[in-house]
Amino acid sequence: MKKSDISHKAKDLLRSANLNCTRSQILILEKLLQVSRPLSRDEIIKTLGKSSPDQATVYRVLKRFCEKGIIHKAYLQSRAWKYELAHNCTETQCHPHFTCTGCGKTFCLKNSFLPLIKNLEKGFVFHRQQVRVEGLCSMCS
Amino acid sequence: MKKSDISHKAKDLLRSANLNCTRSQILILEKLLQVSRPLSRDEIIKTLGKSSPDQATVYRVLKRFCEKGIIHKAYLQSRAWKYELAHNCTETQCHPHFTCTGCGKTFCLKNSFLPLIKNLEKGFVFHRQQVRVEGLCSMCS
DNA sequence: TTCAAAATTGCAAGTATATTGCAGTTTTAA
DNA sequence: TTAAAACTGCAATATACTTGCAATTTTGAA
Repeated sequence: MKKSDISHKAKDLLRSANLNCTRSQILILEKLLQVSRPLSRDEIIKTLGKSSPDQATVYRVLKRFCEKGIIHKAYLQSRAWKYELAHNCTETQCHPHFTCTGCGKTFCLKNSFLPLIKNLEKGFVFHRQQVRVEGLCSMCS
Repeated sequence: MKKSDISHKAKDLLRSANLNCTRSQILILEKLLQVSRPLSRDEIIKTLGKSSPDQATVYRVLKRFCEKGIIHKAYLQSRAWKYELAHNCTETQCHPHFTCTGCGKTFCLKNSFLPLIKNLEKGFVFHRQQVRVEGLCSMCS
């Protein structure tokens, strides 16, 4: 995707979520659109370099994005959350994440979905499900 | 289960995992056997009261138990891991965990399993999978 | 364009979970 | 009984994340 397209898309997303088009929010959303894989606060700040917003701002923006449903917490990597765009997910489940026990890397399995869970106990209302897979990646196997 | 049975079982588990039957390890394992639901470091220390081992010890014991496969990290509750006995799990998956978005509580779904994931990308080796479900519990629905 | 309310930000300080170094103690097995 | 190995407590440390508050930016209406 071209840089101007990403910029445009970021602003559209912000507006449709009723968020202001501020420098920080645009930068962070553009970055997530650009790399299209989960990023942590740390990765966002480092890849944005000198122009990065303060870490408190990054957290607040990520939280805001989560509340609006633009992104969500994908998985935990050594005690830190990785955030990713929510636009690949259905209402009821996101793609599974695969963590390699060899190298520790995590991959998004964009082409695999499991059937939804059945036989929920009485009174429980299903909303969405998330699958994590452990194993060895192609480098480590 | 009777108290003496729990105590006996704890020691058996420790021995079969090649761990020593120390005061701390017995106490923590007995507690997990007794409540048979996931506990955090905090809950373990609080429910053990004055006789509880130091928090560093609790963490180290939990880590040791994880490495030996006696327990595993079940889920994260407000930034703290909950640990549970692994004896209800198969090699390839543990029971799903259900988190209520109303009250925030998490429940173990001991009677639900999903089929294992298929169509893993080339070279990826499946080891195990874990399912998390979100929704409303019977109190909140 | 102007301007005030609302939203957002930076900085610094604070919180909470978890980890580590090290000296001392307990457990185990020979 | 005893020495090696395993384990523990204490205090210090690491790190992810949160919060208070004053200052700045954004927005929409005049």
